[in-house]
Parts: sequence; structure tokens; C-alpha cells
Amino acid sequence: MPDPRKSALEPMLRKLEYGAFLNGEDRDALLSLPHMNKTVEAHTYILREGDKPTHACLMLSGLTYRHKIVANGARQIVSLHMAGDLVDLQNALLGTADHHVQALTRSDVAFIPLEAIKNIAFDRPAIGQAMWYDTLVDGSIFREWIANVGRRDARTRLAHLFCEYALRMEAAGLGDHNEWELPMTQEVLADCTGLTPVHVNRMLKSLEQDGLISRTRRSVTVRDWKALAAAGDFQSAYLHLPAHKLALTQ
Amino acid sequence: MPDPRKSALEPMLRKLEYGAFLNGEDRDALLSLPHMNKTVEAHTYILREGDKPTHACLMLSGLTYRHKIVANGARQIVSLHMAGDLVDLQNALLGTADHHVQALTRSDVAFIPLEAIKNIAFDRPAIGQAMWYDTLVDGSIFREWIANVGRRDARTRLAHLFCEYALRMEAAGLGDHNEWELPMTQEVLADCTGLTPVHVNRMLKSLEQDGLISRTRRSVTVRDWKALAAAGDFQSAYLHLPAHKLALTQ
DNA sequence: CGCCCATTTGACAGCTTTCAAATCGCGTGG
DNA sequence: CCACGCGATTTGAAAGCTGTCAAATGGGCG
Repeated sequence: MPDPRKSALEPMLRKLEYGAFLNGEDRDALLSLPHMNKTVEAHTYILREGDKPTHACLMLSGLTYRHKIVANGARQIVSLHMAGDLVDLQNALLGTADHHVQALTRSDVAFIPLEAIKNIAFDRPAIGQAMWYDTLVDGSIFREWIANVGRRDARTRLAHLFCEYALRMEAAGLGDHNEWELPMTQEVLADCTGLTPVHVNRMLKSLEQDGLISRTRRSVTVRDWKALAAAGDFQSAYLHLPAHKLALTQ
Repeated sequence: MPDPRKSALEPMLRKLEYGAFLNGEDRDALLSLPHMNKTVEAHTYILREGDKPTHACLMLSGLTYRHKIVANGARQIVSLHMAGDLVDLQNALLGTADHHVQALTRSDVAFIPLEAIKNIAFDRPAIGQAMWYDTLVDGSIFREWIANVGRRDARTRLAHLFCEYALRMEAAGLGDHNEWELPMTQEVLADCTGLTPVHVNRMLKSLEQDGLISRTRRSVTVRDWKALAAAGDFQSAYLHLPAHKLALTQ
């Protein structure tokens, strides 16, 4: 058995502890899960629609996203994932993947056998509850995205996406909500928000000219968090982050 | 203990058995869950954003929907629910509701104490897995809705919604996928698809004029399922329905 | 019969897309 | 160290899908 204190699976603990209290044995069991580490290059498909996955995918570093392709060829990104996220529990547990999972940047991931996940979830109720909770938070974010692309205008959508991304990155210990890396093209932002890259560009300019953000090529600085959150109709409750993770943005 | 064979909770079994094999004891345990039946009138709020629910809500008859209100006052419906659906497991397990749940029509529902749900889910792995699976299918439908409102044009969105609704109603034993009740105003359809009621009206007319559907005041008849599915870019995999439920539409 | 809400219709406005072209940024090779 | 090349970004003009506004029509219920 690997030494839990050195397990590569550490990043998973933080998120799972949002949803349940894990004791020492639970933590050891989680960190001792069998897994295979792998580095995937940017743009690599980790899973395709229709696949029958045998492993779940845990993010260790980098960014990945899930997306669907509709009839006219357009792509809709349905979620972004960062270190600590169990990206693919949904596809894995449902049996057949109903969407694609792809690397946005070079990423380190750990593949954990589905059987091991199921066993630990049902042998250890606290872990099972934590994993269930985690997939429910994913669901909550999906609901907010439906509202975002369905009922908000372009500028609001983009501001909302930024606020969500900033808070999640900060909660994951990957940055400050007021300044973060944004390693994605405007085309990716467009596919997250249901817009065109051209219009994303215009809205970025608008947010910048109004003094809400400033940008360099691959990073964003928030100049006025409150104004950005207001512009994005952003309220963080749907992220279901623990209170101490939200202190800085209140 | 109530006689399981007469439990009002029967409609729940069908859906849960999609996700796991339940033995006799599991079924008895499920049907013996403590619950309180209630009839809610159309338009009644079952739960509001911010509430801390103590019960989950199982649909026995009628229709309910979940929705969010954005800053400009617009409403986005994020899901529709019919008999057998555990509408509110998400809000219940997450602790604080991040969206509203409201009755679309007069509905019979059963409120099941959250503690009883948690206990049965972790005492009986098959049930826990089935419930988890059920919430994952909800998540899959959310993802499809993101793509629907994000990347499909108005006519396609509406056709897609109809196909989904038809198949779910049929799977729930509430109608035929080629002819079903549609007890909702065009405003509700608009809030499901991120459109305006006026434009929904135009698209309905378009679908009708093209011979894909015909309508009476509160019901829809599909004239050409294949054409409707094509018009709606609809493929049913994301519903994760068992094969035997799909036979008629292949 | 009359009221009220939902549906339908038309004209017009506007947000977003489309199409193209120019500019910029950055890694590569001379 | 600088020129080159390619993808990403930026910009402009015009088209189009969808929204807005308003009014007419229709259907159900008291």
C-alpha cells in the first residue's frame, strides 16, 4: 500500500471534504486508491461520447473541459475542470459517455478504476456521501450555466463565467480571485457562453473599458470585484463552497 | 409498517431500477419509507431558493419544474418533472436550495424525510447506487439543456424539448411518444428554451406547417417522429433510458 | 354574455452573428 | 538578433435571428 502522505491523490481530498466529514481512515483509504498517473497534452481527448469508461479521471494539474457537439457542428462546453476535480465520475457511473472530455492545457491526471471507486463509496458511507455531494455540486453548476446561456446577455454571461472561474480557482488553491491565469482562447470562452469568438472579443473589450478587468495575453486581473460580480449577476451560493472559502469575496 | 404492495411510492421504483438491480428487500425498504402525501395546486412553490429543505419531494402525479430567476427578472426553467421523479434530491442533499421548485399543474407529491433517504441509501448499497445514478441522469439532462439553449436555434430547441418530453413521458408510462398532453403555456416553453413566448409561437407554427406536429390547445400529436427528431437534433442517449423503453422510437 | 388570460399576428428594433481583412504575438529558423 | 509564419486577436460593415411592442383574436369559465 502506498504511503497516503505522499499520494498523488491529495488534491481530491479538499473537494470531497466539502460534502462530508472524513476521518483518518477515510482519508487513508482515499489516498490509497489504485490509480495510474498520466500527463495529457493540450487538446487531447480524454474520453469521447459513446465510450464506455472503465476509469474515473481525477485532475491533478492543468485544465480540462467537457463538451457536446450539436448538429450544425457548433461546440458547447458544459464545464471546466481544475486540480482536485473528479472530472468524469458522471460518464463513468452512467456507463456510456454522453459527452466528450478534452484537455484544455497540458494536464496531469490520475485514472482510478471504476470498481475501486464504487467499492470505496459503498464501503465507507462518508466517502460515498462526499462523492455524491460532489456530483450534485456539478449538477448545481450545470443549472447555473443553463440560466447563464439561456437568459443573460453576452456581457453578463462572460462576467459571470469569470466570477465563477475566479472563485473556483481560488477555492482550489490555484490563484487569487482578483488575478488569475486564463489559458484559453476567446473561442473557448465563446463555446462556454454560447457566443461567437468575435462577440466575446467585443464584450471583453467592454468589460475592460469599463474598468472591471484588465488583461494580458493569458491572464486576467480583476479591477473591481464587486462591479464584476454585479455585471455578471453573480451570486456564489450555487457553487456550494464552504464558508471559509468565500471570506475574501464578501 | 405499511404494506409495501400498496405504498404510494410505487412510481419511484421504475426510475430507480434503471440504475441498479433492486432485490425484494430493497424494494420493500423503499416502499416502506416514511412519507407524507400532499396535493399541491398549480403554480404553488414547493421550495424556494435559499430554503433548507428537510424532505425530498417525490412526484406521484402532475408536473413540476425547477427554475432560476436572473437579474433582469427573466426566468429560466432548468428541468421538468413527472411521476416517479425525485425532484428535489439535489436541493435536499446540498443543504441549501440553489433554485426554485414549483408546480406546473396540480400535482400529488410525497415528502420523504431527508434522514430516511440518507439512511436507506447508505444501509443498502443497491439503493444508494440507484439514487446516485438517478441524480447523475438529471445531470446528463442538464448538460443537454446547456447545449440546447447555448448552440441550437429556436426551432431546433423547441423540437428537441418536445422529443425529450415525449420520450420521458412515455418511459414514465404517462403517454405515447407520438401523442401527449402538454399542459403548459407558450410562456413556459419559452422559459425552458431561453426564448420569448412570441417566438415560441412562431416556431410552433413552423413545426406545425411543416407537418412535424399538430396541436390542440393542450396536447401535441407527432405527425412524423423521425422528422421531428431530426429537426430537434435529438438523440436519446443522454436520457440514459433502458433499451426496452426506447424500442418504439428506433 | 362578458371577462380574462393565452394565443396569434405584424411591424420594427436590436443584439449577435457572419464575413473579411488587418493587426498582433510568439515561437522558429536563419 | 532579426525575419518569417501562423494562429489568435481585433476591427468594421452588413445581415439575420430573435426580441420588443402593440393590437387583434380566440377560448374557457363564471
